[in-house]
Amino acid sequence: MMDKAYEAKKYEDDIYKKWEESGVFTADVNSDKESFTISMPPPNATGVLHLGHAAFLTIEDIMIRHRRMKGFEALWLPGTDHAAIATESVVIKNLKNEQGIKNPRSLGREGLVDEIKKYVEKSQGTIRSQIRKMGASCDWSREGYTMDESLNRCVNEVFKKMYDDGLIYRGERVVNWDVALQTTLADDEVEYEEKEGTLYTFEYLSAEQTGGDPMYVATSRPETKLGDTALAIHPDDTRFGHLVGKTFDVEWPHGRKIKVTVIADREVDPEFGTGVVGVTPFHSKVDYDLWQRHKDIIQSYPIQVIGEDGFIMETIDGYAGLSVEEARNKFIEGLKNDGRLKLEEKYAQQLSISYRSKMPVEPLPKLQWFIDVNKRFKIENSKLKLSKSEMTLKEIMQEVVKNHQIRIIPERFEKTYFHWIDNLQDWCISRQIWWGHQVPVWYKDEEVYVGIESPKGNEWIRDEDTLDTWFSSALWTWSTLIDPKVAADTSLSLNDLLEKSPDFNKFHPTSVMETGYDILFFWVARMILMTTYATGEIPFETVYLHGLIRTRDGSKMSKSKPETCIDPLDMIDKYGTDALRMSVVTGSTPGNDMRLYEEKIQGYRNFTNKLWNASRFVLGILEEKSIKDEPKIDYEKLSDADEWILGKLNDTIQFADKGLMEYRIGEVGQALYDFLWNDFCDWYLELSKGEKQNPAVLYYVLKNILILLHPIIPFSTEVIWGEMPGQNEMLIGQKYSEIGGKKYNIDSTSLIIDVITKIRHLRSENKIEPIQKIPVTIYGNKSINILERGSEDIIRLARISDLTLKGSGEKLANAATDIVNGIEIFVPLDGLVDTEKEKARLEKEISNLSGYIKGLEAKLSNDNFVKNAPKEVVDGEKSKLDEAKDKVEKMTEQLNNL
RNA sequence: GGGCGCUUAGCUCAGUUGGUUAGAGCGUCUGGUUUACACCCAGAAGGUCAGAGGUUCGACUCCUCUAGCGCCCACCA
Repeated sequence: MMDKAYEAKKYEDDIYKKWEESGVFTADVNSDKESFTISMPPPNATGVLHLGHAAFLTIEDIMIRHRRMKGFEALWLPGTDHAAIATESVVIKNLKNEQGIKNPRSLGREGLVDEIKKYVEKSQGTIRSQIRKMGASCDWSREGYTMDESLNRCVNEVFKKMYDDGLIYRGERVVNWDVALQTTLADDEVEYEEKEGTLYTFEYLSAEQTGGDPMYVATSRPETKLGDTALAIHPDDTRFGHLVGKTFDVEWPHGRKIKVTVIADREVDPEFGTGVVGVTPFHSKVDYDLWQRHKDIIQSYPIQVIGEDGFIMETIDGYAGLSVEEARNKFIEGLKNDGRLKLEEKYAQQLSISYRSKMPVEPLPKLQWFIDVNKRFKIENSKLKLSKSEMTLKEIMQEVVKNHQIRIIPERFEKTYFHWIDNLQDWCISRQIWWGHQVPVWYKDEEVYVGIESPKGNEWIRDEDTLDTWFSSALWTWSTLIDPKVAADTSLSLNDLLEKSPDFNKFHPTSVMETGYDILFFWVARMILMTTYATGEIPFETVYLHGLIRTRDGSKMSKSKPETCIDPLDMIDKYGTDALRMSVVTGSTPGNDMRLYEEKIQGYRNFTNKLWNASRFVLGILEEKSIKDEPKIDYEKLSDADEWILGKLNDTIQFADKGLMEYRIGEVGQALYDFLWNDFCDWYLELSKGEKQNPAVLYYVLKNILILLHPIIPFSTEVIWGEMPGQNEMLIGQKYSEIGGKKYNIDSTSLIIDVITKIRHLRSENKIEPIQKIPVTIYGNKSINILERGSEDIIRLARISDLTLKGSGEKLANAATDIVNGIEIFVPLDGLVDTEKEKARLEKEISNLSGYIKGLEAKLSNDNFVKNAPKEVVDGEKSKLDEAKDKVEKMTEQLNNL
């Protein structure tokens, strides 16, 4: 027997276990069904489940369950990401704080990596169980991890292939250096924070040197001027144009001497500052480029001023060993004393911050590995539709989206994507940390070897660096489909790996990449870049970007604010997984952030309870009728109400299925909510309490409701399914609902519903106690037959003592009245009805309608409207007008009667 | 500096390709133990769809501009 209320906790874990053990999650590579694949965005191997995970797990699970039920071979491949920098820095912090190891690097490379592995294993376990808690129907037999052996193989293969194609190169460039974490970062791993800084303007070259006005330079980072090699002006600069090509000696305070050459370059904005830029090639990418362009005339070779530790280099006279701030102050003080400082002004400065450490990023010159995104290469064995046989990585990335081989939802993010690619520069892929895929490169003196296995001979020394974590994540959709046994065979080429992996051939390209818009660049773009190159296939057909979940007041969820931050596990404990799932998808749209708070989840808990009780009611009836198996509907004997609910069900099925195919999950959730609560419970079940109960229809509609809701709220629907007589297989494996071919009449019951609602309204307006039954007179006019068939329902649901039902008749005096669809309703209430109030009500209604009629008449008398609007719209307006006129007429009569 | 999004009932949000007298949930108000459900039922109040123009027979929906809020990108030193 079912409990009075649905208690999620009692069932969820068991249900999940049953699903998992049944093997439905496991995709069959030999199936001839069309495949539908989602690669789960691998959560970092560090964290615990937060709402963002809850949301993406729900959305993807809905997609997967829907397709699985529609007969696709659905594969949802789960996994975790080693999250290189994030994980390493967490473990280092833990070792320091918890184990008191001052310098964790002293454990050595292997020692530290072992510590990290231990940590990862533990937290992977946590993540796995939390993914299960969410009900995610993913294929655990194929679980991946970005540090798996076979993934490592793929990483190395791709690295080698790119190296051989000249797309990966090693070079000295100004890179983003995270001083706190002691590693380089990619351009998009740098965040900008606006901070009030000071813009210092000072004399760079004296009047004596220029032979005219002194040359001033404005900068927010004066300390870097210690490493300047040039002074750049705009080519049209008339003040200093004559100095271009000349080299000057400059002595800074405290003895540091430099040589600077004056150059002219269009990049210089003559409007900003003094119109003169001090060029510091080793501490700014722009300056580096300026140097490169004018290398031939610039006399001094650049020098590094700031070291990797964030302190001034020993080679800088007068400032050696100072922190950046100290050096700046010392420099400025010196300028002041020398009378060279002209101006100090506050201005808003964009400070570079590491997205990982949140600490400053210093641009520094370093020898690093890069992916060249602008180099043309020959495209071979590609299944992509590309316009040319030689392209750059950038161009491929643009083209596959432009020609919609990859579709992005919502579409507007295409623009963002293109804009990002337009600005994309070579990707720095090497990192100075130990946790990750080590660069597959060995050195022997001047020789460089790139390969899958280390070269013979112990003089070869392996590159110490590891690869950017996104390098391996970028291969996620396909590297996880490579057969580990095949990957272990080092004699095979990358193409062989792909060809000999059945999973890859069956399930790639994946169907949908569902992820947050915040990692469109980090991950989605990189997957497109790397996968199109490595496999000749797109990684996915559709990108579905969800928004971020925010607190009630719109700020980011953060554990530091526990009063507004929602812990999904708490919510599951309190309201059940289904309630949580529904709350993160219903009424939301892709790409837009949504606010979530406890009452919302509570509301959906109420919904699951509503479903539970409606089911309990239906199942009770089935039991009463001793129904042991799925009953057949007798289509010859359907009541108006049966037709109505079956018609509504068809509409709902159509809407839900189409909606899910088009990934409009939020709307589908809403539609199902409405159908269950408003149509099924409020009307059909209430109507079923009358004479014309139809157990077969009740069964059928409930069955379909369970199927339709299952992708969204899998647990409660599965539990209820288990109570359905005649259903021996689990709901998860059922066929998704399809509409029957029959056309149903929904108008009759719609009319009955309108009449009942109107009577209830009249009752309420006149303050008639719900318990009191009242006499009612109805003139059905053309709808009299329908009303006669539904009279029993009207009597019961409108609580009528005595119903007088006629085709037409005299208007009743002293009665409250309303008109719907030409049906006249009278509630005669001797002494009870307030005549004056009723008069006022009618007058108001009539005046409302008159305005409405005026509008309609104006519309219909407009020739242009009648000529141009489609016929059904015109006809619709006409019948609206007729009805409104009829209603006014009848109401006016009634008013006169009062 | 460029780009994008949002602005719809007190709050949180839906609104498919332009055709409703603009919807939902929560909250509010009035009443309620009626063959499941008080995690419930019945009814109600509440909106010049941010503002101004334009296109159209017709605009919440398309275009232009404006304002407020938010986000992303960018080498103005």
